[in-house]
Parts: sequence; structure tokens; C-alpha cells
Amino acid sequence: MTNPRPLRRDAQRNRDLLVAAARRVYAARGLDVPLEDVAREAGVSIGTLYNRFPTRGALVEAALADKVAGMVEQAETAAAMADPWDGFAWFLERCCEVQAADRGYNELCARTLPDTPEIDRLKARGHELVLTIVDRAQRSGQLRADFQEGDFAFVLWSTTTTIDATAATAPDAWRRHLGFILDGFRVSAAHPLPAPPLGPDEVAKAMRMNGG
Amino acid sequence: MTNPRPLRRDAQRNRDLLVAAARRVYAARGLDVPLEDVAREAGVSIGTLYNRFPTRGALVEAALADKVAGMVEQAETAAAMADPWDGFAWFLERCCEVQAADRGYNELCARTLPDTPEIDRLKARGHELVLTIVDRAQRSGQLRADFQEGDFAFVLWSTTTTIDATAATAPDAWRRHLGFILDGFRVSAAHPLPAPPLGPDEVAKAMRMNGG
DNA sequence: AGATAACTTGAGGACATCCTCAAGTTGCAC
DNA sequence: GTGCAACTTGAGGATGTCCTCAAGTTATCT
Repeated sequence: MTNPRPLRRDAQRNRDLLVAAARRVYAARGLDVPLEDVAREAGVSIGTLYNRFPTRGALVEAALADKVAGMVEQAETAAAMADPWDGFAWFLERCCEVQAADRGYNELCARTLPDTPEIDRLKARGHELVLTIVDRAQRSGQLRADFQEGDFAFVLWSTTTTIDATAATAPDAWRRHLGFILDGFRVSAAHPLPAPPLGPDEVAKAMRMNGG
Repeated sequence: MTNPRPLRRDAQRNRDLLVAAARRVYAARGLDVPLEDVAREAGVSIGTLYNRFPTRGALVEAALADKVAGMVEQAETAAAMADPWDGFAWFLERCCEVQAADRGYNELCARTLPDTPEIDRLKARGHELVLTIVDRAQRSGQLRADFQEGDFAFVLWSTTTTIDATAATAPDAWRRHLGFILDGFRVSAAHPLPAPPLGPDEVAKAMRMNGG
């Protein structure tokens, strides 16, 4: 954490305006919004945006990294909950709630962007916690034994489209969708699966494919 | 079916080339591909493409309507299968197989395009058959009773992203994903759902929202 | 207060995609 | 084989987005 040197006061103010604007615009319209729109929303020129954030990823990271970090915290909470199944289900619900509240975050759950090292690091950390959450839920005999780490991505990928499609007309529809999915994850629901799980590397590669 | 008048021979030939090119390009790269790329692939000029297909939807329809019609036939088969649950599960698998084989078709499953009246009509017809498929599977006591017509869309929306993300690296991953989903649909898996189902109109509206 | 480095600005070149249309070409009917 | 309507063509105007940079402005240091 070596701070190279502090920004000049006006520059810092503009930076803050840009991050706040990016949060609003990304949440409402997703990450593919033109950068000019973010600058306009912030009330600064496009040149200033590029001065402060040389790549798209840099701005996304400044706008959304803390939301991802918040989700990692939720994972820690879930990993420590008394009932492991409740922790598992509660965490998935938390994930989807944030996805539903922020379209940009929703997109981050389905794809990896370039130039977002901090977010990538946080995702990796979250991934480790998911291992714990899953392991506990399986040991307690509630989560089906053939659920693997790579299957977690299916949940996010599932709800991404549902959340996006229903945001305007039925903003709670994803809860029903998630309900079905959770029912398929219980030990009592398990039937043999027709294909092997994705390895962690395959998940990573798939997220890089999406929308790129 | 009043045929206004037949195309001139060269025009018909170019039309066929365009449709064939569109099928290849859409399957490989999705429906948002630039129209110039389709024209180039067909070996005709962009002007000819616009002569033959005045709107994007017109070309999509010419390229993909028969694939949608094929799926309607599959639905008819499924609705007549001896074991209603098998019909239900078999149909979902058929849907996903075609989605996985054609990126353009995959996108059609998640969103509605403008100017595709024929495809829209076919979808509506498929929708009716789904009602039958679902009803039979519920009456036979295999599909959970709280599954509603609107929940069918969840399956398509779920697998859309998974198929897209894993097409290059793990082209059968969706089978595992679908396996989980089906396990959540069995009577024995059912737990109370936290939100009401989508009505048919809500599904239609949601599909118009997607990517538009 | 003056000097200087840091910062802001927005016009504009580069690029991609859309769609049109005037000029040229070709199939077809007689 | 002639003539006309049907057809093809691709240059080009319109639009949207990206990113840069030269000129002007402002904070900060002494």
C-alpha cells in the first residue's frame, strides 16, 4: 500500500464525482455504458475521466470493488453460520440480492473484465470461502455430495439472465428461480448427473469468454 | 400464403446464399453480428442484403424460423411420450442441445427480437405445447405441483449463459447444469417457493427487455 | 505573489456500423 | 434481339463510441 502521491484537491474531488457517477450509471445500465455518459453524469469532461482512469477496468474497479468485498464478508458470515445448509442457502440469496440491486455487479458475476486485478483477487478470495461453505453443507448431510466448487458458477449464471430480464417487471422473480435451484441441491433431490463438474480453471476461462 | 410474385433467378440465388451465410454466422457468433459480415460471407454486397431483407428481424427469421419450428415438433413428440416425466425432461434436453449447437438460436431463447412475427408465432405455439407437457408430468405425480408455465422460462434463461460461457471449453457442461435443475423440479424435491410465478405476459415482457 | 507542476477541457481523428441511393447490370417476356 | 423492370453494387452520409492532445486553468509550494 505505498501511496505514490496524493491527488490535488480538485483532482480528488473529480475522482470522487466520477466514482459516484459510475456507481449510479453502472447500477442502472450495466458496465457497457459509454464512458462519455459517466463523465456527463459526473459533470466533468471525458478527458478528465481518462486522466483519472486510463482503462475501463480501472473505473469499474473503483466503482464496484467494495461491493465485491462486501460479498466476501457475507461469505465469511455464511461460512460461520450455525446451520451449514442455512449458511449455503443464505449466501446464495445474498449474492442474488446484490445482483438484483446492481446491474453492473450482476454482469461482474457472469464475466471477467480486463484490468480489474483487485476485483479478480476478491473473487478468488470469495471462491475459497465458497469451498468452506460447500464443504460444511455437505458434511452436515444437507447439500448433495456430488456438488462441486465449479457448480457454484451455475447459480450465478442462471440468475444473471433472470434478474436482468425481470428487473423492470417482476423484481422478485429470481427468488422463485433460486428456490427451484436450491431444491435441486439438497441431498434428497440428488439423481446421477450426466456430465462431470467444471474445474476452477474452466470456470475462469468461461467467465473470460462471456460477452468479450 | 399468397405468394406476391416469384423472385428473379439471380435474386433468388442471392437470397439463398444470404440465408445460408446468416445461418453459419449466427450459429458461430450470435445475432448481433454486423450485417456487412453476413453479406461478405455470402459473397454479395451489403445493398443486396438490404434489398432482400429490409430489417434485421427479416433475416433472422429466414435463417432460424425452421429451427424454431423443429423445436415445436420436438414439443409435440414430448407431449405424446409414454412417460410424462420423461417427455418433460427429454424436451428440456432437446431445447438445450439446439441452444448449444447454435449461438443465434440460444439468444432467441432468451430474448424477443423486433420484426420476427413468424418466430413469435412459433414460440407461442411451442408455449401451448409446454402447457400440455407440464400438465401431463404433474398429473402423473412426477413434476412438482407448484411448477407453472412461467417457470419454463427459467430453464432457458439459466442455460443460456452457461451454454454461452462454456461453449468453447466444456461444451457439455450444460448437461450437468440441467441435471441439477431437473432434480429441483421433481415432486420429491419440492419445498415452498418464496415468490409467485411469472404470468405469460410477464415472461413476454421480460424477453423483450433482454439485450434490447 | 510568482513559478511550476498538476490538472481540465473539448475538439477532433480513428474506427465501426447503419442504411440509402444513383448509376450500372442482368434476367425475362415479347 | 430488344426493351424494361428487377436487381446489384459500393460509395458515402449519419451516427455512436473510443481515445488523444495541445491549449488553457488552477492548486500548491516557497
